[in-house]
Amino acid sequence: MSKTQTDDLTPLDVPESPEDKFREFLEIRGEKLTDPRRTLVRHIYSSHKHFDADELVRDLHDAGHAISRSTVYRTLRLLVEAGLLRELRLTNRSAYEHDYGYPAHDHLHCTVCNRVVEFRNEEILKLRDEVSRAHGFRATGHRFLITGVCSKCDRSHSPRRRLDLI
Amino acid sequence: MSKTQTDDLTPLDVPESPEDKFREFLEIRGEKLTDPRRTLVRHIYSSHKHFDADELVRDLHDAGHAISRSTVYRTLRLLVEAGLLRELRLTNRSAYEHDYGYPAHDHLHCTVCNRVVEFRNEEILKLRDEVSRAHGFRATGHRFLITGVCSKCDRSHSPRRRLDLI
DNA sequence: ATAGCTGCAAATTATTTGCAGTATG
DNA sequence: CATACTGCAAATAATTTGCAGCTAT
Repeated sequence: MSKTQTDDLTPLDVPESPEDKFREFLEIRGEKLTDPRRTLVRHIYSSHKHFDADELVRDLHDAGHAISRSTVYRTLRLLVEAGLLRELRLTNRSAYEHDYGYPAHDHLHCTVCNRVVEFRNEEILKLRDEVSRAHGFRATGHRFLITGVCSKCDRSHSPRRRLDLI
Repeated sequence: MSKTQTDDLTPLDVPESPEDKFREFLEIRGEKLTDPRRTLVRHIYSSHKHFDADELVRDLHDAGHAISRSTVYRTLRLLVEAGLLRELRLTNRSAYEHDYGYPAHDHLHCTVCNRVVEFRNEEILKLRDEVSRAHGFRATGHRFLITGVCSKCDRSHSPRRRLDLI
């Protein structure tokens, strides 16, 4: 494995809580940190995982927080603008993940079990900047998604065939 | 510019026409190459550009081909499965581009003018394989999207500010 | 002949919006 | 206390599906 394969995905130490960072963002725009918004940021940052709008609504509901679907959608958009969340478009529904307080990384997507694995590789940034420079672009971000089959699915694929025939 | 910045996006010489390749794919699955499907492949391969379902329906209509929206959607899905088209998810509607007969490449997306530029860089494949190996994945594909601002938009941005204030 | 295909209209899925009442800075 | 926010229901946008008749192998 080369030295560029770092893969350290420990959450970063950040000076402000996500909630504070969101409040600051809203203040600048003359907008308000309301109860539903506070509940949302806290809930989203209470665990580290990928989620979509629907899962979020369900999760909140199960946790006893009745926040309307519209507010969830509206707040997700704000959180992306605020730099707290990153939006992924793996399927036709948008998925989200923490962007603030978490190191830059990219994804491997197993198309069999649908699992998403994060990885970190410094080389990609260099490549991104090299390509951007060559095309007169000022890069502001990137998305690198590798699709394939994870070892588990690769191993269980042929054996599973037998069951599929039942 | 490094030697990995090749950027040769000349269409490839391919042994079979897209139509033949599609027919072969359909035959294997016991499906049929009908008039609407033939019209679609030919139309799609008559120019090289990115397009979405809606644009395609409009283009076809303008060219005098009345193919229903459902058939367009159904056929696009088949063409992706057949390896003729690649699906891109830059926005909430899927965009498509030629995959067969065209060299592997990735994209730069200017978020100001929404232009998409293709580029080729050999290094990415190496990176993709290195990362996949390190995670026990068997890579079957990837998507590398650089978002940023193109030189044209970058130049015209500050001057334009004055007009925005009116 | 016999699957499979088509267009149409209706259904589904994901997301957005208008509005009347409520809460924040 | 002005302005922004919320939930609801209705609207929109993108895509999918059921079905009755049509068509390629």
